[in-house]
Amino acid sequence: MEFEYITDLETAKKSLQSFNNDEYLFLDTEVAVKNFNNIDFFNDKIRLIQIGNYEKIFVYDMFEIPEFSKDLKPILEKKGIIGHNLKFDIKFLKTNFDIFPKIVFDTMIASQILAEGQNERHSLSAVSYRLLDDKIDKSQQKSQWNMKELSKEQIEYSAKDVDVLREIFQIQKEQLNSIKTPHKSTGEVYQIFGVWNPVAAVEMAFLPELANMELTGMPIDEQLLEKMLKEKQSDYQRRYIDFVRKYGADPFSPHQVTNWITRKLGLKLPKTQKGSLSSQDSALRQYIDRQEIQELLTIRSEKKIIDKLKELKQYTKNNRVYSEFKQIGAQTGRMSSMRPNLQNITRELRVLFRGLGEKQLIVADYSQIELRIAAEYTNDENMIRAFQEDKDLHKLTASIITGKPYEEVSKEERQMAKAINFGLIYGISPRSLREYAKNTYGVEISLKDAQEFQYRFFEYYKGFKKWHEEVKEYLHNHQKIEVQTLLGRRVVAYRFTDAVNYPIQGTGSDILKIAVAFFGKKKEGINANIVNLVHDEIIIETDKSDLEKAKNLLAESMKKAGEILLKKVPVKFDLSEVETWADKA
DNA sequence: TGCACCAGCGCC
DNA sequence: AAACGGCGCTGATGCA
Repeated sequence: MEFEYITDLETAKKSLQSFNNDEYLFLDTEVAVKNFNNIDFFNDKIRLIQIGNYEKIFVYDMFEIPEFSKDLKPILEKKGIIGHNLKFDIKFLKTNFDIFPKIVFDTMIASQILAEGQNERHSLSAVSYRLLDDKIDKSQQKSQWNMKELSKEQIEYSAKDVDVLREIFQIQKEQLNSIKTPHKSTGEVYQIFGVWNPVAAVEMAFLPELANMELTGMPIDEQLLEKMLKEKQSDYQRRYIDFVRKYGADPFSPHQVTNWITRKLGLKLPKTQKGSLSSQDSALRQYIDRQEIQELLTIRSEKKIIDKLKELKQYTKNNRVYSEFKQIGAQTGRMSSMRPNLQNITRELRVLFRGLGEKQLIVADYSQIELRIAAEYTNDENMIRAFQEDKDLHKLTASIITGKPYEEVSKEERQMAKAINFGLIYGISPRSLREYAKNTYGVEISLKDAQEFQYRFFEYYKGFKKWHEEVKEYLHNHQKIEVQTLLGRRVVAYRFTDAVNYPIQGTGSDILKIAVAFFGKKKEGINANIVNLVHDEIIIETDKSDLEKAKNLLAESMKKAGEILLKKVPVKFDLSEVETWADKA
């Protein structure tokens, strides 16, 4: 491996000539991180930027030549950039040097796409070992990158990371291009990198937007956060102490709660969760109104709120909370959010999130997206038509199941049908359906009734019947099945419920990512940023002066994204400007 | 003491 | 809307 370590500006500038004819470059950075448990994207400093093509690798020491960033900026923003976990590098390039690459190919994301939902590690060392059988030494990764003189090992290590990218990329490109997909992408990722896999195209276009979102942070009312925390905490502590004193049991110890209930009520419970304690079905039913049980549940939910407030506070600075998103967090392609998790904020706590100063929040979410996807996916005539006619699908299903005219469906029957419509996506069994109806609505139906409902459902929604039968059959013969989203994301499933769930949930995430990518590409000149994403929901913060523009662009993005994958079923979403996240219609 | 697991519960 | 599907966080529990 050949590389050159550069510490003076003149050599650095000259080195760039080597890249004149390249469409894309390989890149990595080394950052002097103060505390690896708490990486600070705003204050930690980039030490090295390593850039290479297929012939050369240059290692630039940015402590020695910070002004070189001016020369790098136009190149890194114009050419394609290939790297591993680029969200990390992009964030630091932006905060350190105001450099923001937008045309990217991330070998970590590519590895995740190629893994098809299987559990594999995707660190650079894991990927290079898997693809190249090359064991790279990561011992320098967390070394001191702020020393005046870097060691030979450190510099060699930094160049090696770029070196392996070249081979990894070539292999991944070939693998991605050999996957059969519903259509081929012809966008930037194809033009620059030669990769036409549409999933890769979407993920790579989405990536910079996600980096931007993390850097922007979700606006939060810090004062209100403090106030709520104080109030809840004093209330909770009083309640908790009272409870333990009165009943001699810690409400959070399953063991103690079980003993306590046995002592008190004379019955044994397998679990002490809310569902068991307040189940309409269990023997406990006669006790659910008992003060003790209510107190226990209240204490638990108060604790939950306090935990969440603390979690938010820990990551809040200057009225912004900074979360970390895993771009492919679930096998289905959904994202996950952590430190803090911004995807499980309760209704009650959403009042905390508001546009700051001259900013305004916009909240938009797709309506019934998974049902619509399922209709399109199975090509079910009746369900597609119902959506085209903008019918109330739950009411329709209720009328099919009961045999009643559409107009005469009762509220309770509609509720029941909701459970069925929803459950069918996940391959619900008559047994579970019965259980669910009982627990959720207190509707007692026999197993026979449940079977009858399912039968009628599948007789009417024939596309679903066919789909389920085919998947069952295949799974029975092969033990596993490779399913695909409407974009072409592939996931391997071993269970029937997974096989019918993954492509639907996965297509949902495809649509959201396309919408975000589209928004990102078109938002130039509009002062608006995405600040949170919750599976089928997009939250934007915009300058009030750009409110209309931002709203229109977001609506256009969501509509287009939906229409790319849903050809027969219309896409619907709600979109509104709000004071706080809680104000959503 | 630290790690791995699970129970419980919030969101879609 | 809701969970049989998908996540993450806290704290108890169990083991070394």
